[in-house]
Amino acid sequence: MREEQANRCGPGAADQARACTVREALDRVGGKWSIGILIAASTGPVRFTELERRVEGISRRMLTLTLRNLERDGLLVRHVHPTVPPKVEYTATPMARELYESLVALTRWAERHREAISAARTAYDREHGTPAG
Amino acid sequence: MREEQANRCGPGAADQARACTVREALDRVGGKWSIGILIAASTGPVRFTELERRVEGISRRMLTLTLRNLERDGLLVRHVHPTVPPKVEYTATPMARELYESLVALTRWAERHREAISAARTAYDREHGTPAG
DNA sequence: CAGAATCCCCATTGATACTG
DNA sequence: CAGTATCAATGGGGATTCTG
Repeated sequence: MREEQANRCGPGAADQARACTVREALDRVGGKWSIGILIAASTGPVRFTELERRVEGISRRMLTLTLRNLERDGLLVRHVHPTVPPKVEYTATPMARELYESLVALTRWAERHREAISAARTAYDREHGTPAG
Repeated sequence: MREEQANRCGPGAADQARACTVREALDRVGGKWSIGILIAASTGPVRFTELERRVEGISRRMLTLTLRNLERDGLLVRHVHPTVPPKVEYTATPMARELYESLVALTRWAERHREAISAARTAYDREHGTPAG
């Protein structure tokens, strides 16, 4: 997690340049937990512990790391309240909400083809060897 | 590369179920090379070696592996011509082309926010330590 | 030409313990 | 509460070699 190239897609065949642009976007939400966090924070400010509960299965460490990355990319804003005990809130930026909206088309695609893909896999695994033997 | 759950998103908070659906889609194109291959094969049948040239930087091994995954998911069709020397052609399925169209929104998002993200990173790295420092 | 088989590295993730 | 610090496991991906 720390893809340095922010926009270096460079030259090359036209379609591979497009591929690179797509990857640019995917690399920011490609992490295992990014989407879950983004969605949880898109409705309003969320606290660290609340995220820990809502994003099921995430470890404290990964929550911290993913949070930092999202913040670094400008997808999340971190607001620290100087109180004791500490209170930190994370909020999705407009850019992040736009991102999520762009993902809607992809979500629909997944829903439409869920079964087709599942079937394709079963068929494939029958012809070639199945994962377990 | 062999995510077994084809559609097991299970129950849980509503937004985390959505997060899971998004990940379902992302997991199929999340690989480093999937998109490049998909795009290269979306215009028409492509041969193995041609892909090797067009998808810049890919190794023979990763090409084979990614090809197999895409085929397994029903995104690519593999056609073997019984000639000598062998000739194998890969073609994107309609489902794959739909997928690529769904990615257009994401591509636009990436283009719109390229600079903003780059700036956010620079700012972040200035306040906190930079990667190399 | 189109792979399959091997070996190896390191980035991502996880588990656990400690702290301002 | 909201992290940081360490250690360990896993597997994605690269490089190379062999083959029908």
